Amino acid sequence: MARYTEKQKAALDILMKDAVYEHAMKIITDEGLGSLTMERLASDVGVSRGTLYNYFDDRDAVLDYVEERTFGPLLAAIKEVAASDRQPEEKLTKILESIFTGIYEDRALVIALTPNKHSGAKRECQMRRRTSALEAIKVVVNEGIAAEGFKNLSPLLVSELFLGAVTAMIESMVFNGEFQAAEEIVPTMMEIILGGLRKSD
Amino acid sequence: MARYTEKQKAALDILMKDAVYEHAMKIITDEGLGSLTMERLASDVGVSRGTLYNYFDDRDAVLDYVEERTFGPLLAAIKEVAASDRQPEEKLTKILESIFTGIYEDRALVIALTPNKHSGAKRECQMRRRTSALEAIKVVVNEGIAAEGFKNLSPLLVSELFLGAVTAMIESMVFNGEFQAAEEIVPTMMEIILGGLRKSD
Amino acid sequence: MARYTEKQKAALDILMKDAVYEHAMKIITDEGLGSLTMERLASDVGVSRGTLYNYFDDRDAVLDYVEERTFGPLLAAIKEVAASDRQPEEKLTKILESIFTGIYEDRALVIALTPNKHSGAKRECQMRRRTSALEAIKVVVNEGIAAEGFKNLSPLLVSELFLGAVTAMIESMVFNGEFQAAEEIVPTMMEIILGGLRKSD
Amino acid sequence: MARYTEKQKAALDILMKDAVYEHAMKIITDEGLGSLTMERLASDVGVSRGTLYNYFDDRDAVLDYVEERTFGPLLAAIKEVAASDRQPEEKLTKILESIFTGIYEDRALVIALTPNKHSGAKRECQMRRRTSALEAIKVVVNEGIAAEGFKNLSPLLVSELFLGAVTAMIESMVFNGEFQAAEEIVPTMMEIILGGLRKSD
DNA sequence: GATGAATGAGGGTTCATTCAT
DNA sequence: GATGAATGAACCCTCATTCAT
Repeated sequence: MARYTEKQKAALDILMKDAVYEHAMKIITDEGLGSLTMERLASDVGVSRGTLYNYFDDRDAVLDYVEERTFGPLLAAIKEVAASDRQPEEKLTKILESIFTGIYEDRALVIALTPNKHSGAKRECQMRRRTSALEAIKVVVNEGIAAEGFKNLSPLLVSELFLGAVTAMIESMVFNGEFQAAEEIVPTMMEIILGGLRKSD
Repeated sequence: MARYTEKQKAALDILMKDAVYEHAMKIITDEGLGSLTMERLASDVGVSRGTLYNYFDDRDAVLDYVEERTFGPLLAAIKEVAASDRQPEEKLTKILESIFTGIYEDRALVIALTPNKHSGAKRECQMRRRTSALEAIKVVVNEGIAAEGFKNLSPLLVSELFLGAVTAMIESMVFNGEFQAAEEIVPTMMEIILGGLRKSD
Repeated sequence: MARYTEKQKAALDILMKDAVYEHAMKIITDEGLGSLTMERLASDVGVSRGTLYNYFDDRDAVLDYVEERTFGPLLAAIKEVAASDRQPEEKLTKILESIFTGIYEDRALVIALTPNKHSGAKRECQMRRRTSALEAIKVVVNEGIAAEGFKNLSPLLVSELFLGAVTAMIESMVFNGEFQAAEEIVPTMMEIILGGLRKSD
Repeated sequence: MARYTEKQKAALDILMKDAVYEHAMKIITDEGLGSLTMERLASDVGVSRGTLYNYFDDRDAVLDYVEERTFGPLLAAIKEVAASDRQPEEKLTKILESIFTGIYEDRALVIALTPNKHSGAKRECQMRRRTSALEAIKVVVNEGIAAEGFKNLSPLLVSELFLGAVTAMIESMVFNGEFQAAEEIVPTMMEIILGGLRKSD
């Protein structure tokens, strides 16, 4: 005679994880990773520290969860677009749209897309994800170069520039708290980057 | 016992700050901000913890100093280029070169250029600096648009994109530990960004 | 809904305590007292933590129970032997056999026989039990001295030595995981202790 | 210009370690290892928790220190006696005297001689020391058997019995707080153990 | 009666900062 | 001015215990 049925338990788990996700994100984007202490998070969520440990093994598990939940879907979307049979230019545009759409649904992408925040194992994991996204983009850039539509520049550098610009703009948006201008961002970025990437002759 | 004269004291101050700067930078770029403890820094510099506090109010003051010393000259260089009577395109190229030259002379620029590392007052200060650089770049972009050489895009967005791309590439370099490819970076970035920015007709 | 009858409740109580005893002992002898957490015990027994608290007031009550259940029969056996009409030498031998037989049936005796593991009230209680066993042994030693079969040494010291040697050998066995050599232990101990205790005339 | 000279610093270090040793011992013997928390120890010594960490790397280092300081000299004494050119019987007596003399100078021997108190690495280390003492004793017993003065019993068992009896008596003394009877203990133990060990014919 | 989610006291540890010498 | 011993707040984590369902 469990207090909760399996279904209720699952619901509870989801509720907690949603709350943790939401508040962890808020803390991270508002004040930085350093402010995400278990005490602070528990307090913000409205439970005790101990309760947090009933849902997450340790602090790293919280970070993993936030990262996974943020970056997973986005990475999938990027890979899907990259694997589709669109034109390279269109792919890049779609990828950009995926990212910014993701951002609007969930600011936490910022963390996932921004390197250099963790250390040790965490960092490696994060880098692997970023690298994974980078790879997908590089493939598209390579396609564009092969199809002779793009200039013959280093695909790695171009991809870094692309992803880096995206990351920076997001961070800037988060910092300035101005998420309104986003519809403008995608076309602007594409205008510049595609414009600069396209063979001019 | 003979006290130090004012002149000697000033010299001492400079000596200490140079040493702190150098070692703090080494620690930060080698192992990350988290490894910059006062004990570690004092030990690396070769003084005691207490002595550090005779030159810096607290740990934040050390960070401020490192940041200031790194970012100040770069910001000056950017502003100087922006105020010169070159063409907008050339100005952007020069700015980019200044930044990457700065990076080579001093990897700690990474800290200065990378937002989101601190919290509270620190962060605001850091943002102010970034904003300052952004302004200088925006002015140049505006010039380019006014001169009808650049496309009529949001100068703010373009500047963010520019600075963001730079920041990201630097972070990437730091992560990968590959500082060699840098001569390739400036032309690639300029090719893309100027190419995309330039009016095509 | 039908409640349990008194009889059923009592049966349930026995069932639970048997299970707790068994699993607590296994945990303690396998991994040490430190591994006996309420969660671990509940999980091993197959109930929830809360249920444990329906049968035992607190963790200490569990330890008390295990100790009582282990030490009780042994103490009874010792006292029975001591009160029997055997010769002192034979009594000591029988007592030793009782102890080692008990150990084989139930390694948890180790806990009961080993002092110094707890603190506060627990400890006092444990000591009382040890003292009780000591008393029984001392009586036998006194008999032996009175019957002029044993040397005229301090009965208390002799008893301590006897019980202490037993305890130590058991601990050693537990540590080394070698329970095989036990058939050898009783004769060896008796050879030495009785040999040394016996008047040499 | 250090605040303290090297000599003063060393003195300070000794002072602290003495105090830690003393209070740690008191806590352990009075209330058990479980009560030896860093907070408790610091508080008893009269410093802050942080200060403790200036002298000991971690809690284990405190335990190591206490153990080493206690067991080291004793082990040396035992080995020295074992290696001397006395008769086996005399050696055992001397060893016993060393142990009890040590106990009087320092109750902490109790910890060192009592197995089963720690877990993990600590435990292994402790066991190694106990084993080392055991070895020394076993050698003496073997000598006695070879010289045909001792009965042909298992030297290991005899040594365990010897050391175990010692340990138990010490613990008993600590428990009962009766350290007075000790002059009586050595002869009594030797009477019994040597008496039982000696070939009777 | 059973459950297990929630709790919170407490343990080990780190490190910025102070201050007597 | 320099020193570094002392401090204590803050962190992560464990686990005995409670209580609403």
